[in-house]
Amino acid sequence: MKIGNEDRMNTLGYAILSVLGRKPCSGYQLASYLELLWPAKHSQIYPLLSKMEQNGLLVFEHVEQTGKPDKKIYSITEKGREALGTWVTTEEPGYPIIRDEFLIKMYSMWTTDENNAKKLIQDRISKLKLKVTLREKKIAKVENEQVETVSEHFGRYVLLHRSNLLDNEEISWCHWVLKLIENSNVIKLLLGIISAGAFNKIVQGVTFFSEL
Amino acid sequence: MKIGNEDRMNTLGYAILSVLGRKPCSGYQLASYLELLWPAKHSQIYPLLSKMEQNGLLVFEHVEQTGKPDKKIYSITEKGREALGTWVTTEEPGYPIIRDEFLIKMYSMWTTDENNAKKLIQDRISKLKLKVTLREKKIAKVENEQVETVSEHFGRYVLLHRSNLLDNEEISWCHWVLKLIENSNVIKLLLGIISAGAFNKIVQGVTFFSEL
DNA sequence: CGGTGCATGTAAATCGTTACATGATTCA
DNA sequence: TGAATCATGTAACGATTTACATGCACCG
Repeated sequence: MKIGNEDRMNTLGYAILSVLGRKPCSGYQLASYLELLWPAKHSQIYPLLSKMEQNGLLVFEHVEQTGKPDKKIYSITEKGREALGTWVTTEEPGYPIIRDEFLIKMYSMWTTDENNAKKLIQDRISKLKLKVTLREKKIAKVENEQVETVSEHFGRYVLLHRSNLLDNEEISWCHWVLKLIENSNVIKLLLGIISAGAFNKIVQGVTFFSEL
Repeated sequence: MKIGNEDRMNTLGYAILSVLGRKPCSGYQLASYLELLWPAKHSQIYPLLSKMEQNGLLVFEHVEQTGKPDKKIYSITEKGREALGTWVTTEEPGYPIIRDEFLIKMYSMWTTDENNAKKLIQDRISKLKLKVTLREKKIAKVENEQVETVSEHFGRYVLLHRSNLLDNEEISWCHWVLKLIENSNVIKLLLGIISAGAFNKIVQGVTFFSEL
């Protein structure tokens, strides 16, 4: 009958509770819903689901399917809802962690030539545009859905918007960097006819530090 | 005399090479520079530095200090520079990984009341504003520095800008969400005098889905 | 025929955090 | 006096990824 339990969960556990709080689903579906919140591989999700079920935070029912493999549909319990609620309101959210190899490559751009650098950025733009388009479809889907209550969809809706705003902003930034690179090229052409000191001044003042 | 070595490095290794490529520094300093690129604790950095040094990607020199503890200043070697260059140009950058507890809490906002939700968002805004201010100082510092060559500072400069653009965009998003919450409150006040069905329609149409 | 989606699991390896250790200096 | 900065390391634990395992259905 104890409510406060000794087996404290990791963040992934709360992410799972969040998704399951909106609607019951299988571990497989969970994996795709978690992408937006806390990305995880199925090898991490399945064992955790079992553990959480044993701790009474979740329950599941077997669903037999024809043609497709059987599945387990997990739902959140009252205990799970409580645990989630407490975590959301009491705990301070941890610092966001961003690990992006692209940033390292940007930082090290000077090791390569302009063409490589440009390609890197253009690829980034393509990928971002793709993600934005996919998300726009998801947003449209949420907007057209007949929702029972708004509150359950609010979080997802608002987060999809956030991602698209940020990705679009990054696309703008990419274009800005491309311009900087191109302009610095023009100036390098002058290098043959001007001094190195003057070159640095021009690059710093005009190309590098002024926002075009 | 082999160049292609069997001990391939992880991303942190390349992040270290990137920073060290710009200027030699100690493991301690490295930790703070890495925040922008690939955050890591010193307990991960120090052993990796040793390993990379043994593999000939780095060299270090002891620097004795008075008052402060002695330190090791690491520099990148030609081999290290090559390894970095190859990685930057050949390997496709891996997908960015973002883990942010705030997003989970946003998603689960419906488990709590408006005041908790608002507080969560306002705290986020404060933290973001603080980060932006700190970064602005760093940007100013780079801009005022007497740089030898632009290229070595280009990456850092451009990344600091990126972070601030994105954080500012997120601040705007936060305000947008706050407005949505406040407006939905106003509508809830009407709930006493209108039907539940009509309520849902209003919330969906006016507050939830229209971008104010 | 080959890839993708559906569906669930385990084992091994790697990556990353927290805790353990030490110690002088400076600022409030 | 207590916290923060400088400075480097190791050990234990927890989190995450990659690889191993299976199998049917559908599409091109």
